[in-house]
Amino acid sequence: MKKTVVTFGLLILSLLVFFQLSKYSFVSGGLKIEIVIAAVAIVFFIIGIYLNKRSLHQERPPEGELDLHKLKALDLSNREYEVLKEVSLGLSNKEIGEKLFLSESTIKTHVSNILVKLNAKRRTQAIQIAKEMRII
Amino acid sequence: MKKTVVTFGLLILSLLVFFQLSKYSFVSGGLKIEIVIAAVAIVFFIIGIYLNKRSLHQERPPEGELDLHKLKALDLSNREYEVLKEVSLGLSNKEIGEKLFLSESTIKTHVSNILVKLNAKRRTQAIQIAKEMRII
DNA sequence: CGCATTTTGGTACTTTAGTATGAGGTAGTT
DNA sequence: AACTACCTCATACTAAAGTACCAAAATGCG
Repeated sequence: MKKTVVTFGLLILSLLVFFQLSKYSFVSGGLKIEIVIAAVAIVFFIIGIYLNKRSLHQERPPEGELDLHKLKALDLSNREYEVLKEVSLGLSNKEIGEKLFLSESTIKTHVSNILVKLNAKRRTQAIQIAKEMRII
Repeated sequence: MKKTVVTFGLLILSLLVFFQLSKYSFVSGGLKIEIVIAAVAIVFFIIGIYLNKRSLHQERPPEGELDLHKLKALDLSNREYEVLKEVSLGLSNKEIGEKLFLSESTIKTHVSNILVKLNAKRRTQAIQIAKEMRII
């Protein structure tokens, strides 16, 4: 909210500067009015692009962005989170075990704990929940 | 590419219009130069926002957009696609059966066929593949 | 150090998932 | 009518996934 005020303040300020510029050019004849107008056009064109880009990024967090708040709130341990990511890639318990140099039963333990913490019945549901929360 | 040319053509045209406007106001004194400048600022500000929005949407297809080409290329049947979506929501075969008023064995058949067509070993992998292809 | 948590792993068992195969019904096509 | 593709369902089996319970290391912290 604060930023919005500041931004529009700057916008109005720059408009005023252009007013002065135009008056100056009017009196001294040193600057052509076309140049002033072109400058205004370019500056505000760029400002439009810039502001729009920022607001878009705010309203839709860029895909890969993780929600670290929710991630902490779940208190998944490091290993559990690691396993969760592998699960979401579609690996079996055995494959995850081989990838992380752990036994299959260890993975089962981790997955079981993950299901409890994510409040899921199956690993597929855990994937869905995790994606919805932007945890993975 | 064509659109870009047209757009910038229009941009230059509108600038010229503003030039004429300013000259007219200069001669007749009917319009104040400030108003012209303000108009230029507003118009190009809006144009900047608009163009930026369009280009952003082009480079990053808006989340929910499905890749219909790949979807057809897989030749999943209607039912199979329907089941795939339920699988991706984390439902079990039994739950999917109840939701679609089908027996569990029917769902198993569909899932098996889906796995073959998506070239996946497990349903979790099918989910991952389908999401990567923007099929679901 | 002592304590709590995490990590690892095992056994035993139940539940889902997935495969293979067959088979009856429907709908559209040639 | 014959053919093809799809949808449905069943049985029988194998393979994963998941639960419950236990227990020994490893780790991190006051």
